[in-house]
Amino acid sequence: MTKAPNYIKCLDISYEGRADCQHCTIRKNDILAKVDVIKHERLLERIVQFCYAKKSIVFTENSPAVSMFVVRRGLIKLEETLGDGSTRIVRVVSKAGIVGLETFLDDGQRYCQTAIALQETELCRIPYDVVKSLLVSEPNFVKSVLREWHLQIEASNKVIVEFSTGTLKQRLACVLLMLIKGANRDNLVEIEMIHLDDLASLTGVARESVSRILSEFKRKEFLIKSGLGKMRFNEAALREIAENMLE
Amino acid sequence: MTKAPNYIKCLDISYEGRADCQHCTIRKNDILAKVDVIKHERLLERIVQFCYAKKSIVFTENSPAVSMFVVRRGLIKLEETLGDGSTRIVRVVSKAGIVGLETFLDDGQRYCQTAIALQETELCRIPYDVVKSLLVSEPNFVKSVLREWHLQIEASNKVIVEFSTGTLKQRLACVLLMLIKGANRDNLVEIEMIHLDDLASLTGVARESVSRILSEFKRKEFLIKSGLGKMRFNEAALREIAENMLE
DNA sequence: CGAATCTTTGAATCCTCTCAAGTCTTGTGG
DNA sequence: CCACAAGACTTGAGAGGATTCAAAGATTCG
Repeated sequence: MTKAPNYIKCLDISYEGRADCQHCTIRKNDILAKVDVIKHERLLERIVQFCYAKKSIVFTENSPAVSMFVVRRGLIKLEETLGDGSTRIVRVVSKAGIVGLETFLDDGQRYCQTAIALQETELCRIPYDVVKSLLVSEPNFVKSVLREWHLQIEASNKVIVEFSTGTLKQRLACVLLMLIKGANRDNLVEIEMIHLDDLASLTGVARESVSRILSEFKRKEFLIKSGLGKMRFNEAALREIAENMLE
Repeated sequence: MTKAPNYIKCLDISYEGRADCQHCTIRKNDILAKVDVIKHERLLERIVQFCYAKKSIVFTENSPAVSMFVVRRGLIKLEETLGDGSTRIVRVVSKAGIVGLETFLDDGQRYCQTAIALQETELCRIPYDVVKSLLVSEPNFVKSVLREWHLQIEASNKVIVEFSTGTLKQRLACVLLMLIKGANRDNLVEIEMIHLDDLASLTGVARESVSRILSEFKRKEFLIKSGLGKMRFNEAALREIAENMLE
C-alpha cells in the first residue's frame, strides 16, 4: 500500500465566531432544519463556526466524540487507517452534511474515522450536550438525525458502488462528478481540485495510476487547469465515461 | 461487468409463526434489547418469524419500506443494481443485525437496496407501525436505533476497507473470515459457503478471478470441502493472508 | 437421468502496480 | 525577490494481477 501521510502540521483553522443559525443559508437543508432556533437561542449560542484550511484535521480516529460538525461549505473526507499504515477514505461529506455522528451514541463514544478537509471548508461545531438536549426536547430532531444517518450510509455506498467498482477511468470520472456537485453552482466550471493521494485513497489504487488517467483527461481536455489548484471540467464527457465505459 | 442475476423463482420462504420475543436468545444483542417485551406484548404479537432459503429475496430496491427485519441466524446481503444491470453488494448483515432500516424514515420511504439471503436465514419481521409506536413510547428504543444505524455504517465501511482494498487474495481472505464470525461458534469449523458470484459482487471482481484464488486456497488446504456446500476453514492461515499480504 | 446452474481452467489481453527518475509547484528564509 | 528545499505530480519500463472469451467439468434439482 501507499505510505502513510503525516498528520502533524495541518491545523490551520481560523475561528469565525458564533454561528448565526437564525440567518443560516443552508439550515433549511441540514440537521437543524426542524429546530426552532429562536426558542433554543441560548443553547445554540454554543455553536461556533470555523474555517478549516485544506488538509486540516477536524478530529482523529479513536479520540472522544465530543462534538459533531455541520459542513457549511467545502468537503470533508472520513478515512480509516489500515493495518499497513496506509489509509482508505470511507466517505466524503459535503454541504449540509454532518461529520462526527458518533456524538449521538453513548457517552464515552469515540470517533471511528479521522476527518480531514479535502478543500477549504467551513464547519459549525455543535457540542455533545447541545445535541443531547435537542434530542430530548425536540421530537422532530430525532427524525432529522435518523435521516442524516441514512445519508451517511448512502455516502458510504457511493464509495463502494461508484468509486470502487469498474475501471479506474470510470471511478475517477465519478469522483470528479462528485466534486462538481459539491461545488457552488454559480461558478460551476471552476472547481477546487483535491489532492492526487485523496483520489487514490478514494478509489483504492496507487497514486501513479490516478496520475496517468488524470493526464489522459487533461490531454483530452476533459479537465483544463485554470490556475491555483482549480480546474474547469467537461461535465458531459465525464458523465459519459462514468456511465457507458465508452472510450 | 458480470451478467445480471435473475430474480425470478427464489421465493422459498417458510413461515415459522409468531416471534417469541420473551424467550428470544439473541434479543439481548438486538434492537429490541431495551424494550419491555411483556409491557408491549400486544404490539409485539405482530412480529412474525420466517426462514428464508439461500437466495430468497427479502425485499427489493425501490419497493415501499413497510417492515424491517431482525436477523436471527444466517446472513443477508444488501445489493444495489448498477447502470449495466450488474449488482454490487454494499453490506452484509449477520446475526442480531437489521435489514430495512429505511422503515424508520418518513412514511412512503422505499428500500434503497435489494436484500437477499446469502445462506439459509431466519428473520423476524417487524411492521412499520410497530416500529413507529416503539419509537414514541420507548425513549430507550431511540438509542438502540441510533446504535443500529451506526453498526450499518460500520458494515459498509468493512466492505470498503476490507473487501475492496488490497489484492484480491487479501480481500477474499477477509470475506471468509467474516463468514467464520457470522457462524455459530459451536461448530466453528464447518461453514456454509456462499456463492462464487456473491464473493465476486462483494469484492468487485470477476467470478473467474474469485474461482482461481479459491482454487489456490483449496490446493493449500486453507479451505477443505466437507460436503453439501459446507467447508472447513483454516482460520489462522486466512488471517495471515488478510493481514500481512505474505504469500 | 438429464437439464440447468454453478464452477473450474486455459490462453491472450489489458489494466494496474512498483520502482525509479525526473519535473513542476509551493512555501520559506535569506 | 530569488534560491532552495520540500512536497506534489508526471512518466517510463517491466512485472504481476485481473479480465475476457471460451470450453469443459461438477453439482443440484426435478
